[in-house]
Amino acid sequence: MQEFRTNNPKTHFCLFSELSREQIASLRLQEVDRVYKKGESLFEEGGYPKALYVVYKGIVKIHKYGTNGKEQITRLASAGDLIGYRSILNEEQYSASASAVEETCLFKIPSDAFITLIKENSDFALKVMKMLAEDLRNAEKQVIDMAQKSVREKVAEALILLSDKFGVNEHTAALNSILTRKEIGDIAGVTTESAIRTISDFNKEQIIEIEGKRILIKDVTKLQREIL
Amino acid sequence: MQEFRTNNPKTHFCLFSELSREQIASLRLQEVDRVYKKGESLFEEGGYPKALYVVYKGIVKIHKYGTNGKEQITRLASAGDLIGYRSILNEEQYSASASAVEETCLFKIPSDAFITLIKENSDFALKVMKMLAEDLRNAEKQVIDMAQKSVREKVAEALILLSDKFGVNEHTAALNSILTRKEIGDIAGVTTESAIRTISDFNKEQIIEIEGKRILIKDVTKLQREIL
DNA sequence: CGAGGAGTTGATTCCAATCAATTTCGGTGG
DNA sequence: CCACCGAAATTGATTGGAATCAACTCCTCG
Repeated sequence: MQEFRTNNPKTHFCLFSELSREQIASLRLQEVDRVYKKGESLFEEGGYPKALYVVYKGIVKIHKYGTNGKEQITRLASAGDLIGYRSILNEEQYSASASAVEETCLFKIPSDAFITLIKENSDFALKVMKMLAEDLRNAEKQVIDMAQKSVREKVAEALILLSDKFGVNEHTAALNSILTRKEIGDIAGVTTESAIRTISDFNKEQIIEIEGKRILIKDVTKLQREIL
Repeated sequence: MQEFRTNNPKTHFCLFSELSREQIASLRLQEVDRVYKKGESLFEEGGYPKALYVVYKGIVKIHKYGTNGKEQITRLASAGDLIGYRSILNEEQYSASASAVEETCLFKIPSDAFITLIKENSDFALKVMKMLAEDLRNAEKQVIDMAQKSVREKVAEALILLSDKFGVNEHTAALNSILTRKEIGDIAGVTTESAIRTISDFNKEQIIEIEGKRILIKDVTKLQREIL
């Protein structure tokens, strides 16, 4: 199951790592026979979930539109991350949309297989709960960030998230993922213009370095200081 | 288990409703032998959880302080609601504080009994997951509200939450709970002054009526229209 | 090589936080 | 029972930060 390991260096948490061969077989994992290209949608808010997905290559953004039409990214999923399990669990429509930020490949798990495994394997169930609890903790942190932090702090937070989640290339210090400025703004919860201005400020202050649309993080500590 | 029923008219979701007598016994439920008075703290962010709680009387706010010291209420718990289960699940420190908004009584469940029941009863486990999934959905909605909505919309949202969660007195149309203006602001994610001004606007516009610190919701539909 | 999307920059507006002052309310002790 | 005190509520004035609007450049890709 090497391909399921998350590439997030901070949390070596893998939902499937302790499953037996039979249990994995019972999940009826199926490689999705198509590659999602940058910008393609996996599912849309309001749709009905039929299965859940495990990312094994690429990056997926989970996003939602506010009433004014502005987009907010609530979560980024990369290799090893599960998508759409929330809606499976409470048997409701998707409460957010998912689309590929870069070329993405997925496995599919039929919902009934997932539910069955939860019922039969309590350790697995506990792991899913931990995952939910962790997501919840993050979401609640995000609520406070959105409510209280300045644009500068929110953008710093977004950049730190990106470097935590996707790491930086060890040679160039560049973020291993390329998101547009709009997408960075959508994570931070600020307008594209504000994101751009703040990124440009960080550049002037030598905290980061801009190389085209790529962002090199020169000094993570300085960024950390920004968010207190 | 009548006392565990949630008083939220919209979600008759009771975690314990389908447990057998033995299963309930296995939870080693214990009535907390003291009454928490208004303002008293149940636990503090950063503390280590030893048990989880079920509210059976009163209201508890789950809140967190931002770096600037401003408070944000992330959740309100009333009769039938579970508190502190998240931290039990991922075995970490409390990520928020909890305190009584009004006189509150609780049952206590030892964490090991809770975990054991989850492991042994997959239906119960699924219910806990649904609860988590629901909390997560709410939290993510809140993220977008905080990021994108105006003060007016956020306060309207907070008032609707209060009327959904605690209902209104059928005779007086007053909210069945009394929170301070500061607390309403802390739910909405705005300053106390902004909350007061907006509440006063709603009053002038006949959407609500103010009777001392009590708020009478004259027209929920109008409030709903505010949040689109 | 053209077109459109992404990025950038500047000017303006305005919403809501902040600061400050005053009033009202609720509880408590004399 | 009432006076008093501190907390909560209210109102006004000011400020500042970030959204909005607008114009322009620069890629990149077909």
